[in-house]
Amino acid sequence: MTSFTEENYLKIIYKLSAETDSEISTNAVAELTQTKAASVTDMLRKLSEKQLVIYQKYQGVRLTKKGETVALKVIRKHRLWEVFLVDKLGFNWDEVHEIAEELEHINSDKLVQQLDEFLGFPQFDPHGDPIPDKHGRMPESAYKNLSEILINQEVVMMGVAQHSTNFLQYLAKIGLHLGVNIYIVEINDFDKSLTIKIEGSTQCFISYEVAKNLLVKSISMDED
Amino acid sequence: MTSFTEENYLKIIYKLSAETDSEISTNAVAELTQTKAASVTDMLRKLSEKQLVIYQKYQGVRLTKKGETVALKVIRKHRLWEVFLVDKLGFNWDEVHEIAEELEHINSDKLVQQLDEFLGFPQFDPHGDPIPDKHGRMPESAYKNLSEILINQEVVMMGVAQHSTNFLQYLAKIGLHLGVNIYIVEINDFDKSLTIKIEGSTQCFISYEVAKNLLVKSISMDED
DNA sequence: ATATTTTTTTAGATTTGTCTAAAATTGATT
DNA sequence: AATCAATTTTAGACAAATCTAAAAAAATAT
Repeated sequence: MTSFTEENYLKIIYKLSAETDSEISTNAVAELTQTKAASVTDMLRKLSEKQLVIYQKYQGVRLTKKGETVALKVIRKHRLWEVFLVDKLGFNWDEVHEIAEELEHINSDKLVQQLDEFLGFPQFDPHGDPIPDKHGRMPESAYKNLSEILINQEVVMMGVAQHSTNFLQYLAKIGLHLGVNIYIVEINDFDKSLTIKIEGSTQCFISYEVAKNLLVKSISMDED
Repeated sequence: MTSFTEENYLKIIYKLSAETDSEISTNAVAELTQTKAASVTDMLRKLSEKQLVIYQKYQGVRLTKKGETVALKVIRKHRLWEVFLVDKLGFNWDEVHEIAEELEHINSDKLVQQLDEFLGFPQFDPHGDPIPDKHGRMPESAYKNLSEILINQEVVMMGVAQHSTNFLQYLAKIGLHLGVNIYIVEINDFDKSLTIKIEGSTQCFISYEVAKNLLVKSISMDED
């Protein structure tokens, strides 16, 4: 059995692994778990004994198959609960992360199964993140970062790569909601910042930092 | 803030208080928390420092107003989640207790509020227990124990006073479901055991122990 | 009213997950 | 290659919640 805390470590290591190909550093984990490096070292040793991660001191860490399975289950639960909160209980997408952080640790295979069915087997959570199926398989997400899109090419806003309440509320303020059509009016060569046009709203200016965190799909491949 | 564990103690003290008028003993709490008396003593001291209970050593314990409020919130959440699991996710009433024991500790006023609304502000959980409203008020439950009912008086099965999976599965086996009509055919003076007739089924024999844990209402006050 | 039994509390230890401060290792710089 | 800086680990401590065994108090019985 894996504890609440162990599950959080595994989830965080999984997320960090998705970004880099090499081992994850102790400090990187410490930052996301909001703990100190010394605590992480202790936990990594423990997870290693349980065969959930490959860890050698000073060499960083990566998940074993077994650890990845646990992480994917937690992520699956997190994202399903987010769908529940938004679709069924009427929460805004920027309010659900913290609650889902608690719900994701409830243990019952039947609960997850029934919830999935109740929600209509959703493939993506309210932020556009893919939901692993019960075998841990992720649906193909054909989304791109807005920062990779050409000028004047119309795209649909499909998700975000960052979930902080701050960021999501900023998007709401400038009128960037899921499903809205947008296109790039101008790219500033100097700092890669963008002027974009949001359908049914005025133009607005966003930094490269923000653009990198926006997931969109082209209008052409609209059916899904 | 109250921890998961503290909330469990408060909930259990609340339930024991509903049955007796006097102070609750350390041993009684230990039995329901599945811990040893020594652990209970420690926790009672801690809860007392937090002003959640009145406790003097060797004198037993009772909840303060503040402690009662916390307990009622936990019970409210537990029962609302049980309704969700049965009504929305299709669980049987004998499968939901353990899952609700975990869900009841999720902390978010908005979550509880929205869940309540989503479920249509239910007054009773799937076992027939009353659900406290958001101010901690219990709906009037006009149910009686089957053990108080007269021979031949037709009543409707409305709930149970005990939730162990064992007990609920036993009821299912003998055909005692929520909402079914029953009446007492015969009372055995010797041990107060009963022969009852279940509508659409054969007669069956139940012990006084079982009868005490069955909640029923008279047919006459049938509307609501 | 004294002795015995039961209940409750204390004392000291354990587990989980965390911390700080110091030591060890790695890696970067000259 | 030697030094310095950054990262990581060790050592020892702490808080929460639990335990066992022994002591203290209360309840019961003789």
